[in-house]
Amino acid sequence: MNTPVPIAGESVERCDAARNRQRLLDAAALLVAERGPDAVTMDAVAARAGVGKGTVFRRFGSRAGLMAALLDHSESAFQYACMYGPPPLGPDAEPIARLIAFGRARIELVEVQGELLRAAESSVETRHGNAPRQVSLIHLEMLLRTIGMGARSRLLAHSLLAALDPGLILYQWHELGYSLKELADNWADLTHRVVTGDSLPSTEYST
Amino acid sequence: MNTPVPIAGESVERCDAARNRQRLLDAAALLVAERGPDAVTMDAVAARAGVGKGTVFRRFGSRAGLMAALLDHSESAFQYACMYGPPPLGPDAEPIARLIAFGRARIELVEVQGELLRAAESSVETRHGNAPRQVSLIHLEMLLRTIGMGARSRLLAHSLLAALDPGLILYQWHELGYSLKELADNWADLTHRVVTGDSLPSTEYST
DNA sequence: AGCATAAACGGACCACGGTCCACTTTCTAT
DNA sequence: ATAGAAAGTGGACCGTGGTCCGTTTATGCT
Repeated sequence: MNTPVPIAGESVERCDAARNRQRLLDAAALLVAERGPDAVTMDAVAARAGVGKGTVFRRFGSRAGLMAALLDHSESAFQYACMYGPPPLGPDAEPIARLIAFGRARIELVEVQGELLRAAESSVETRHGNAPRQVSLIHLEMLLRTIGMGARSRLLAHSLLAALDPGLILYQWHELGYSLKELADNWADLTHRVVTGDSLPSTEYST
Repeated sequence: MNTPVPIAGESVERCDAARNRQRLLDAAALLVAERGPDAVTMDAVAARAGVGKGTVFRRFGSRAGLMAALLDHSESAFQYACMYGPPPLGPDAEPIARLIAFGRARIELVEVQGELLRAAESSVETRHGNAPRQVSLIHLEMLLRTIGMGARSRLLAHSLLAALDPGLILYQWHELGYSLKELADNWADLTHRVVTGDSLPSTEYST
């Protein structure tokens, strides 16, 4: 992501633009570090980076986009771990174990970056359509399909992923007092039940 | 809800306050009807009702609170249907059928009031803690417990309820093009799998 | 009726996300 | 080197949710 490599017919990002992007990311990261994600207002980031507010929006589109950019590294690393990393997350493990490890890893991610993850999904447009979420969705679907969930895999993936929503995890953790271990165990239980449960004959219970 | 019955030691709402609350609700409902939920800004509602903006906040606390108030009738009716209504939603049906009917009914509610439901849950504070959601959660938990999910019922209820999130349903329906029937069938499949699946031995797959 | 008091009111005010557009800087072709 | 085009910039501006506080009004008591 953000690679300034010139693709055929596609011009490279102007160098002042690239410099400002980096300044903005640094400023934002600094603000997160010293005053928490809530302090990352677009004005503050712009001021801190010494650029105009318009530039922040030109580069990142929205506050959610800026947050997503801050998470880019960790999301890429996560994706890599899912695709090429060691078991139980990576491909050298049984699908069910990978499924459970996936949720566990997402929950652990919330532990350190929860507020950022929530902020990145805060706007209505980026809520469900953002890139990392798509990746997670496809990954989940693939695992479910491998396990034998068939055509229902995609919607099942949506439903399961909803249980890993950073906002929900944070709520369960901070407001309700569940430990992250309990939540991870609940994920394991949920997915295990789903995966080992019978498929529903399509006529039963239909309206 | 909103009953002006004087409880011992607790004074009744002042009559001008009650009148203004009604005016505001009427104005908001009117705006929703003629220009959609997005047109329900706090200023617009205040102007339409002929009161000051501060009054809107005093009565409903926030935009989400106002939206929740607009949904009060339908949420109460839904709750009543779950507790005392006819099968398959009400108590005269098997728990599994009730569970499936519950989700189906929530999804159908999204069909007509989706944007309002989403707006009522839009703010971070009201996202998970609002009253109707609590009711749904308790109801789900009760059903799961009846079915024999034991101690895990509460967290399982949280996870299942996440799959019925109005924002998610709207996204799947409008952006991804799924029909509400497909979504309802997916719910039925999901819950059926969860309920008939094996419980996970607590040591397996743990970190 | 008159009064004291607490509740309710209203609209000025603030912070923030987001838009816009006149101006500046970089790039590229000559 | 230079000029024109394209990309980038900055900050004034806007709409919105939410707060605050001086003023008004309903209500219960005498």
